[in-house]
Amino acid sequence: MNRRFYITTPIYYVNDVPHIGHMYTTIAADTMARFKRMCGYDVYFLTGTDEHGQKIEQAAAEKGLKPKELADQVVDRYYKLWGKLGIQNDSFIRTTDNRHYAAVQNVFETLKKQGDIYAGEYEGLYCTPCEAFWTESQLGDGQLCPDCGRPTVRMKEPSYFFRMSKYQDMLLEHIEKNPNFIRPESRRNEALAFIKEGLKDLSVSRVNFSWGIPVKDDPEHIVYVWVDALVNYISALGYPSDEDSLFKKYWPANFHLVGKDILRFHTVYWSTILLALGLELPRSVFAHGWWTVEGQKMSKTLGNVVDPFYLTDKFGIEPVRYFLLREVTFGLDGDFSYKALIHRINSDLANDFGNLVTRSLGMVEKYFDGVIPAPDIFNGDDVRIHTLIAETAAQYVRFVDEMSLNRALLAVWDIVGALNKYIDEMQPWSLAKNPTLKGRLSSVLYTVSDGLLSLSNFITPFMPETAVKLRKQLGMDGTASFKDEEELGVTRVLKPGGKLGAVSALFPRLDEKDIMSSIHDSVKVSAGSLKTQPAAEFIEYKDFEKVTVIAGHIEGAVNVPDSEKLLKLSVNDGKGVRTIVAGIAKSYTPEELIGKKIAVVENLKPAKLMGVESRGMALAAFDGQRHHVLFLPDSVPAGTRIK
RNA sequence: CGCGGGGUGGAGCAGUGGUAGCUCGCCGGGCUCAUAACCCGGAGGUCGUUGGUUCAAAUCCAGCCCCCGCAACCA
Repeated sequence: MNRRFYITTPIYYVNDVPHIGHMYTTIAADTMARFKRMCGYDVYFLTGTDEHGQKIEQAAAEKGLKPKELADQVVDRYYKLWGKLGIQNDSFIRTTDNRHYAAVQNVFETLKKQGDIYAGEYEGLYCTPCEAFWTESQLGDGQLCPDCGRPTVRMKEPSYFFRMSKYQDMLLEHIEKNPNFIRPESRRNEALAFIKEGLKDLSVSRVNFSWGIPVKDDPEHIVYVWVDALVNYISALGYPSDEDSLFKKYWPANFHLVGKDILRFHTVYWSTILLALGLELPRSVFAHGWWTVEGQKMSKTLGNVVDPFYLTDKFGIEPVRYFLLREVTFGLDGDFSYKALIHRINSDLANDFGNLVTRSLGMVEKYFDGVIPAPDIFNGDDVRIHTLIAETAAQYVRFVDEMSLNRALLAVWDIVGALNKYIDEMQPWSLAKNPTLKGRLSSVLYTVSDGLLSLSNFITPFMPETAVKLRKQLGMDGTASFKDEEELGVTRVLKPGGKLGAVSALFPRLDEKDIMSSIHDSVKVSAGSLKTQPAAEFIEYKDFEKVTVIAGHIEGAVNVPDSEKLLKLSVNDGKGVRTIVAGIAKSYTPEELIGKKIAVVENLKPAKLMGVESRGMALAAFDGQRHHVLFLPDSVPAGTRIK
């Protein structure tokens, strides 16, 4: 059996401070890495940052910084966060590292020399924010970027191309033959569909910006950011240099953990590059889902981006780790809410698990002076527990191995439930009343204590600190480790005669009301502290005066044909009737608007929406869910200035 | 035919062909070791809909309806 294990997170783009999504991926990878280490594997866990590209160049320029200075600032946030969360990555790669820089140039040269990269001219539709080119067929009539929906521009420029098309069939064959290569299965189908549409050669250099890695003998050309970024998975291991012992040891990666948005880059671009280099493909690319927050999509503009620092300060690192991995089926989207978090903590951690520990060890304290009793004969009830733990261990291993982390935790909590029930049924407090039953009491409390040891083993990858705390309470030092997965399921390893450590609650219960109100009072969410939004500045009255807001009378309203959100309003502004298009069709029907008086910006530059010219703007408050139009009293004459 | 996700007890969800399950909530009971905790029982579901495949469908196939996100379309 191959006892080495290489797992990666994506390298995070430094145009963004870390949020719950980054934290999630990294915690999942960390958990997997810890699991493998615990089971005796030689593990290499890599994370890092992606620091090149036009977006960074622009963002830095706006802040008056050099790109590297901006990157340094943001990277520092990542260092701090992973440090705080106790992420045990073996290496942190930055695309601005020398080792990476050289590797990318090298890979590019190699592919160029063997004819897989050739010089050409690119003409196509380019989305600047996404840094992606699209073919005509991928874009609709509006020629908007399919990913972000923003307009693309037609660009023609010299460019190097990678012969991706050449590797299409090889890649298809690989995916067909290796069902685990892309997971979950729905993502695999998605990738297959994309490849079957036909792969085109990929433009892999840009000449329109300079913040990146230049092609060695043609430095006008900057290596395409995705090629740059993906190479991190091997450059971090020393490929292709003389110091490539790590590469020899750990490649191919067992897991590339990625978000569902970057699936294609990993399964198609990266795979074909590896094929061209003659390297093995990663064993598995696993795409996980996205988090919504309180039912809504996370977005900077909504301001609901959950700050990992705040979250873990408030709730503790391990409860948050538990929540993220337990709450949703790994691979699917999930919703983050404070209520759900508090519920998980109270119900799973405090009530079921924490309380199990205190009640069990409390009885060992009380009835055996805190010394683990030597068991007498085990009866059927005891054996059922031992068997359950052994069987659950096997399931648990299988689930973690396939990244079904929530199911692994579910399986562990089966044991928690079984132990709570076992205690109820065995009634050790009754046994304790009768001295002749001391042997039976010993067997029961031994079985429970030994079960707690198993639980502490199982939660080690998920909640390492808690696992150690529990071991200490059981009178054991250090952290759990095994020679292999099988050993994890062995029960009755707890040594009788051992003295318990100090017993204390692992997870205090939270008062939902208190917590919720403190959250609402303080920064419930934070968009990070990059200070991307300038502090509210005052404007001069004369600036405000430039905007004429007037009362308008809605004389007619109809839906704009083929549109979902737009209403075409005929508004009397006192001088005549103008057409105003408003994106409020989801909140109002035309009927309920006709005859109403509303506030209108009179002097906004006209614009065309869905082919309809809109002159002015209807004012409305948007709360994230629906629009609330500013209705005015009927008594206000149309055309009245509002100040 | 724009892309994607979804429709399963009151709420939130799991469940890839074989007796519909979990958590929360609700009702009743038990226990008194424990963090107002834990254990048991109960009520509550035509698994969106129609048709098909099958001995057998929440699950596979086809059609339809509805909801959500994104974009087209936030002026």
